[in-house]
Amino acid sequence: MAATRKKRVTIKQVAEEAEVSIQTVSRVLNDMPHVAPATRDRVLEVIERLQYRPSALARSLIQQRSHMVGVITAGLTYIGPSRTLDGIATQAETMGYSVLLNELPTFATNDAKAILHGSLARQVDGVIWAVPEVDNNREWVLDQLADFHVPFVFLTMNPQPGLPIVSYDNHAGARMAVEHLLQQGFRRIGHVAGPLVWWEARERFAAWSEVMQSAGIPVEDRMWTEGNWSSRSGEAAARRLLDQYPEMDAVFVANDQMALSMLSVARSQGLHVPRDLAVVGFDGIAESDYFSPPLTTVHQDLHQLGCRAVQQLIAMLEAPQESIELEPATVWLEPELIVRESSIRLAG
Amino acid sequence: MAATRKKRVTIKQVAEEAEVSIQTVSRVLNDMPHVAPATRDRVLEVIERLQYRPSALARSLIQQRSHMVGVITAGLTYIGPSRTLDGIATQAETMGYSVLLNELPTFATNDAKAILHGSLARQVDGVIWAVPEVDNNREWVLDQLADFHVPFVFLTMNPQPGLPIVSYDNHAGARMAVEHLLQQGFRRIGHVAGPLVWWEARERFAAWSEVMQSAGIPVEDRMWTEGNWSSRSGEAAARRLLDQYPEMDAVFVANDQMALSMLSVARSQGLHVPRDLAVVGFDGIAESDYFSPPLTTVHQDLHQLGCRAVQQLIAMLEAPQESIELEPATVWLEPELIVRESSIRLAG
DNA sequence: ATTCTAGATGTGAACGATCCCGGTAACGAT
DNA sequence: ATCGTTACCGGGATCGTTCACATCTAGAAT
Repeated sequence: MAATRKKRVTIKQVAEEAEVSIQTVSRVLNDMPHVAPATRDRVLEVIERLQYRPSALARSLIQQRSHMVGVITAGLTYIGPSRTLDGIATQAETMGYSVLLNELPTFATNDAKAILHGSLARQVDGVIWAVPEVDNNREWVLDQLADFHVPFVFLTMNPQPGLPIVSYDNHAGARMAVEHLLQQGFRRIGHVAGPLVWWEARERFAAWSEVMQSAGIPVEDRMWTEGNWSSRSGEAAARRLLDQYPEMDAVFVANDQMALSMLSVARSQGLHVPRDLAVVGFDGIAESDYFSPPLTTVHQDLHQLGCRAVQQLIAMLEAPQESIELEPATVWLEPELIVRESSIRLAG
Repeated sequence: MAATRKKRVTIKQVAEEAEVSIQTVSRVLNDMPHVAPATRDRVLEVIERLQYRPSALARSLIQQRSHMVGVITAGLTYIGPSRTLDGIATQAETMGYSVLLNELPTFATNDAKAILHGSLARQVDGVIWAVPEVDNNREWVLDQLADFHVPFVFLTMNPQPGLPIVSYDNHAGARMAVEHLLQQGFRRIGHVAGPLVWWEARERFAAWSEVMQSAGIPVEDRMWTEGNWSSRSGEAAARRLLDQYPEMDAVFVANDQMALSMLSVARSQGLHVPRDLAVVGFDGIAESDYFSPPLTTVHQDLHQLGCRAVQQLIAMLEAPQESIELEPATVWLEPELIVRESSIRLAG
C-alpha cells in the first residue's frame, strides 16, 4: 500500500488534547523548567499517543537556525569526492546537523550561483565547498563571499590567509613519493600528472619537479606527461611516457587509477615491476593493495578530511559572534606514504 | 575575511522600498497576473537592488511542500552507493528538487528511526531508501510505512507487490555471467559470493547455483565460498577456493573488487588467466578494464538507477491524489555483460 | 447618470513553532 | 492582613511567505 498522506499532527492539537497551552507543550518539548511534573507527564503521554513530531521547518523559521549544512560537491562517481562526503555526512550526523547536498554538473563549473543560492534559500547555517579547485571555479565564490551571510569552509585548495580551508598537503605527499624513489636508488624518475587545471595535480607535479632538481637531476619535458585521472587516460599516458622516455626506471603517477594502467601497460610491454620500472601512485584507494604487484601509494584519509571540515564549520557556527573574525583556522593534513612491492628496488 | 552574518532581506523590506504591499511583491515573485507592468518593473528593480532572495523555508511552511527529497543511504565510501547517489543528486537537481542526505552508520542498521524521523521533521516531500537490503534492515521501515505520510521509493531489493521499487535484476545478471562461462566451454565453475546477508549476494549466488544445476552440473559446497565485497576478503576467499576446489577452471566472483584479488592470487600461484582460470566479475567499475588481464564483468549503471528512483518518486509526488493508490510501478533494470579477456577460452 | 466588470492592489489569517512578557496561585516573612 | 517571591501557566507577537477574500479604480455598457 502506498503511503497515505495524512495531515501532520501539530503542537496545537497536542495542547488541546492535553488541556494545556501551546506554550506549555513547547516547554516540555525543549526541557525547560517551570512545568509541573504531573503536567509534563500528561503532555508526554499525549505526544506519545498522537505520535507527535515537532516540525523542524517551523522551528528553523522562528529560530533563524536550521541545523543544516549545505554541501557543494562534484563528481560523486569518483571515489575521492564520495569518501569525503562520507566523512562529512557521518560527522554532521553525530554533531546533530543535517546535510543538504548539491552536486555541480562538472568540476570546472564556474558559475554555480543558482545552486548555491538554492542552498542558501533553505537557510543552511553554513556551507562546505567540497569542490576541488579546478580552473577558476573558485574565483566567483570568493568574489561574492561577502554577500553570503553564512560561514563557509573550503576543501582542497591552496591555503589563503583569511580563509578557512581544510586540505591535504599534496605537495608534501608528492615529495615523500619522489624522495622514496630516490632513496631506493632510482634516478630516472618520470611523472604522469593529473590534469594541470587541477590544483592538486599542479601541486604533485611541482613537488616532483622540485625534488628532482634539488637532487641534481634536470627535468625535461619528455620525462612527464599528463592524464585526466581516469584509468583510460592513464593507459594512453603510460604508452606515451614509455615511448618518449624509454630509459625511465621509475615513475610517480598522480593517482592510483592511472597507476593501475601504468602497471598494466608495463606488463604488456614485457617490463617487470618493480625490477624494470618502479611505480608509485597517489590516493591510497582500497584496491591498490591488490594490484599486481601491490602498489606503493601516498594515502590521504578523505573521510577524515570531511570530518574535519564539518568540525571546523560548526565551530565557526557556534562561536560567539565577536570571535568569528578571529583568523579562520586553516587545517592542513599530512598524507602518509604506504610502501608496497611496486617501488622496492630489487637486489642486483 | 570571514563571511559576516548580515540580516536576511525580507519580502516586507522589498514591499516598503517599492511602496507596494507584500502581496504584490509575492505576485511578482510567482509570475502571477494582475500586476501592472510598471509596478512589476519597479518591484523587480528593488528586488535586484536589495539582492532579495525569497526564503524557501517560509515558503515550504505555508505551502506544505518543501521540494526536498530525503535520501537515506549507507556506505558512501564504496563506489556503488556513491554512484547511485550521484544519479539521484543529478536528477533531483534537474527536476528542481533538493536532496537532504542521511547516511546510516552501517549497512545492517535495523533501527534508523531517529534518522528517518529527522528527515521527515524537515518536511521532505518524499524519501528514497537507497540502502541495500541487508539482514532485516528493511523490515521495520516496511512495518511503519503506513505511519509515514510521504511517498517512499526503495532501491535494490526483492520485488514486492504494492511497493515502488527500483532495482537491477541481479539474478539475470549473474545468469548471464555463468551462461557465458558455460558457453565458452568451462564446466568446473566456482563462485566467490558476497556476504549472503545481502540480498544482492543471495541473488547472484542463487543464479550461479541454478544455472549450474540446469546445465547438469551438481553444486557442491567446496565449489564456492563467501567474501565481504572487499578486495581484502577477496584475497582470502580466492586462496580458500583455489585450495578446496583445485580442478576449478573458471570462477564467477560476485563483485569486481574481489575479482581483482582473484586475479592477483591466481597469478601468484602461477595460474594464467584465462588459460588456467577464467574470471568474471560483477558491477563494471571503471578500473576493471585495466586489470591484468582486463576483466569480464556484469555492468550495472548505478547512476541510471538513481535517476530512475528520483523520476519514480517525483511522479508519485506530483500525481493527483486519487491515482496515487494505483499500483506503484516497480522498475526493473537489466544489467549488461561486458566480455573482456579474463573469460575468453583460449584455443587448444 | 448609473451600473457592471475586470484589472490592480491591499488586508488579515494561516503555516507550526518559539520568545517575551504578564498573570495567577501558593507560600513564607513581616 | 499585607507584601514579596517563586513556581507554574497562558496570551500575543513573531519568523517570512502564501492564500482567500475584500476593496478600489477606471472604463465599458446600459
